[in-house]
Amino acid sequence: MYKITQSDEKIIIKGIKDFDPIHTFECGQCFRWNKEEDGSYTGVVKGKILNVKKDGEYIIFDKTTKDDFINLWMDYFDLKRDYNLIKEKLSKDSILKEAIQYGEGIRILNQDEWETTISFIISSNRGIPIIKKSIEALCKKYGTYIGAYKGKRYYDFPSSKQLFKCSEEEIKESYTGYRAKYIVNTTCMIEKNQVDLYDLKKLFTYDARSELLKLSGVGPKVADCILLFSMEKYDAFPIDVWVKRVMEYFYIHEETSLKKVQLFSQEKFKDLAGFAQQYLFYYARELGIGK
DNA sequence: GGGCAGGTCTAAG
DNA sequence: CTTAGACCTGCC
Repeated sequence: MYKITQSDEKIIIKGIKDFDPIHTFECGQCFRWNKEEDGSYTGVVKGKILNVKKDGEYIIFDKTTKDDFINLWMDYFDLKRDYNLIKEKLSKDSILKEAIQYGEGIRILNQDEWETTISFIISSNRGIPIIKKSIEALCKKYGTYIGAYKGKRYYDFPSSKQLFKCSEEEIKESYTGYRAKYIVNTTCMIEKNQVDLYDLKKLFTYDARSELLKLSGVGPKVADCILLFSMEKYDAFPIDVWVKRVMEYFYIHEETSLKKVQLFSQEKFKDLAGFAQQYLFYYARELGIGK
C-alpha cells in the first residue's frame, strides 16, 4: 500500500494521501505534539518519541523503526482509512467543501483512552497554550522518563496508577486549578474500575457516552472528544465555542443553545459528524469566525 | 491590570 | 430538562 524505505532511525513513506502533520496536529485533537524549528513535529505516544515531517510527497518518521511504523503509527495516524472517500461524501455540502480545502490533511488520531480523558478534563474552559503547559507539567512530574530528542527530555503521560498516588494539591502544581479535584476523582473511579475506559470502544456511542459522563469533570463536550479521539466513535460531534460559532454562522443563522446545535449537527452529518467537526473547527480557527 | 479562555458543576425554575 | 453563575489562573 505504502512504499517504505529506511535509513538510520528514519522511516520514509511515499504515497500517503490526505495527511499533513500541521493540519492533523493543529486541529485541536491533541496537545502533546510540538513544532520544531524545521517545521517538523515531535510527540510522545505510548512511551515512544516520534518526529514527523512532510516533505513533498514523502512523510518522514524520525526516531522510529519499521516495526513500530507498521504496528503502532499506522494505527495511530489512521493510515488505513480512506479519507478521500469521507471528503467526497462531506463535500456534497458546499460549506464543508470549502472547510476541507483548508484542513485537507487532517486525520483523526487514535489516541489512548486514559490520556485523552485526563487531557480533555484539563482542557475545559481555557486556551490551548495553557492546556499544553498544564499537561506537560503533569507528564514531567509524574510520567515515566523516556529519553531525549533534539536536546529535549521527554516523558510518558502518567498512568492512572501513577496519578492515583497524587493528592489534589500535587495535581494543582501542574496549573490545573479547580480541575485538580476532577482529576483526582476520575483517577479514583478508573482505578477502582467503576468505569472501564478500555472497554467502552466496544459499546454503541450512546452507551459509551453515558459511561463517560459518570466521570468527574466530564460533560457532553469532553465526552464527545474522548469518543471521537480515542474510541473511533465518528458519529460523535464535540461542540466547543468555535464549532458552536461556525455552525451558527454558516448553518443556523442565529445564536442558539448547545442542545440545538448538537441535534442539528448529528442530523446533518450523521456517521461522519466527527470528521465534519474537525474540518469545521480548523476552518473556524483559521478564519477567526465569530470573534 | 482586567477580561478572556476548547466547559462542568450546582442550584433553581 | 433547560438555564444562570461560579470557577483556577496564566496569558494577552
